[in-house]
Amino acid sequence: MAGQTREQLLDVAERLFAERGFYGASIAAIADELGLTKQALLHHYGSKEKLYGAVLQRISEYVEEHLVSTVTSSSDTFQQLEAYLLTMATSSLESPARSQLLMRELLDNKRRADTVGTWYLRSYLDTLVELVRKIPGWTDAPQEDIFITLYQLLGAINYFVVSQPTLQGIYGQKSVHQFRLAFAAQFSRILRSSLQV
Amino acid sequence: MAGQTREQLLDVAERLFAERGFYGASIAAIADELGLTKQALLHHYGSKEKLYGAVLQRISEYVEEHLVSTVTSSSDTFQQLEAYLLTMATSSLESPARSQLLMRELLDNKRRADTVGTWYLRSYLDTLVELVRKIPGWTDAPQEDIFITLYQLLGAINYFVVSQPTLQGIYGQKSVHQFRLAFAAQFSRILRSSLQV
DNA sequence: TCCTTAACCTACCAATCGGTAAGTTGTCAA
DNA sequence: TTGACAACTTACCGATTGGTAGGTTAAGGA
Repeated sequence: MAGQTREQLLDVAERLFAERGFYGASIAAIADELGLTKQALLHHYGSKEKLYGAVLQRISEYVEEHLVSTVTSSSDTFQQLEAYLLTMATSSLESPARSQLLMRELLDNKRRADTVGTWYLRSYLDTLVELVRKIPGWTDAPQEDIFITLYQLLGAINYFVVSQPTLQGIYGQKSVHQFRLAFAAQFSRILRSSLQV
Repeated sequence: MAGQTREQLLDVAERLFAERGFYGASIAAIADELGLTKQALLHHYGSKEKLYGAVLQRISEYVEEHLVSTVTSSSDTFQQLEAYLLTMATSSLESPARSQLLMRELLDNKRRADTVGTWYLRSYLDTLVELVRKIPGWTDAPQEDIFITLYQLLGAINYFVVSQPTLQGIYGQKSVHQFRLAFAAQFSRILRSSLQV
C-alpha cells in the first residue's frame, strides 16, 4: 500500500460497496479509483469476499465505539438513548455509506455464505436493549417488547437515510431539505411517546 | 408463454430480483426456474431492464390497489390508517419479496437510469399523507411534519421485514417468532402515541 | 554486496453476463 | 392447403467478472 493508507483503501471500498452492492461493485472498479490494478487488491486481501469482510468489520467496530462513547456521557438513561439515536441519525444522513451497506447486508446475507456478517450486530443490539431496560417503566418489560420497539426506532432512522436519493427524485432537493429539518423533532416526539412513561 | 401465465412469470422474476437484486439476478436464472431459455424472456420483454420495469409496475399497481381497498372500509380515519399499516406489515412479513425489492430500489435507483422506478411511489405516499391530515389534530400540521412521521412509521415496518433473515441468523427462529408476535402490539403503541392527540 | 520481502505489475484463464441472428415449431384464420 | 404469426430454440457475440501464474521493482537488514 504505497500512496494510500489502509483506511483510505477501505473508504473507497466501503463507498463502492454501499453504492453498488457486493455483486455490483467489482474489485477492478475499486482498484481503479485507488490508481491500482485489481491484482494489487487481491494481493492484499486474497479475495473480494475478504475485502468485503474487512469493510464490514471496520463498520462494526466504528458502530460499537460510537455507541459506547456517546452513551456514557449523560446520567439519565433516556437522554443517553435519545442523544445516541439523534446523533446517529444526523451522522448517517451526512455520510450514508455505512447505513446503505448495512441495509444491503440485511438484504443479501441470506444468500452469501458469510460467517462474519451475520452476527456482528448482536452485541450492538444487546447493548441498546440493556439501555432501554434501564429506562423507568421498562425494567420488567418482556425482552421482545423492548427489542421490537427499539428495532422500529432504528428502522425509522435507517429507512429515511437510504431513501434520501429517491425522495430527492420524487420531491426535489428543497422539499427533502425541509424533511431533514423536521426529522429530528418528529423522531424525538415518537421516541418520547413510545419510551417514556 | 406456453405453460405459465404472465403472472407466474412475473412472480418468479419478482422473487429473484428481490432475493439477489437487479445485477445479481440474471435473466438466465429467471428463465431456468420457468423451464425456458433466457432468449425466450428476451423475446417477450426485449431487455432485462424492461422485464424489471414490468415487475416494478405490477408492484406499484398492487400497492396502490391494496391501499385504497383497505382504507375505504372504516369511517374513523385513524382506524383506517392503523388497519392499513397493520395489514401491510402482516402481509409483508408473509411474503417479503415486494418489500425487499422496493428496499433494493431505494438503494439502487440513484445509479440505474430508470425513469419508471423513481416516481411510482409518489401518489401512494401522497394518499397516505392526505389520510394523516384527516386525523384530528393533524389538519393544520406542516406538510413535512406529517410526511416525516408517516415515513418513520413505514420505515419501522419495512426495516423489520427485510431484517427477518438476519434476525433469524442472530437470535434463532424461536426468538424471531416472539418478535413477530410482539410486533403488532408495539407498533400500535407507537402509532397511537405518535398520531393520536 | 546479497538476500528477502512487500508491493505492485502484465498476461492470462474459464465462467458468466446481456443481447443479436437466424432458425424451428405449432396454431389458427383465410 | 397455405401463409402468417407467436412462442420458442440453438448458436453465437463481445464485454466483464473473480481469480491464478509469474514476473518486476524497490527498500532494508545481515
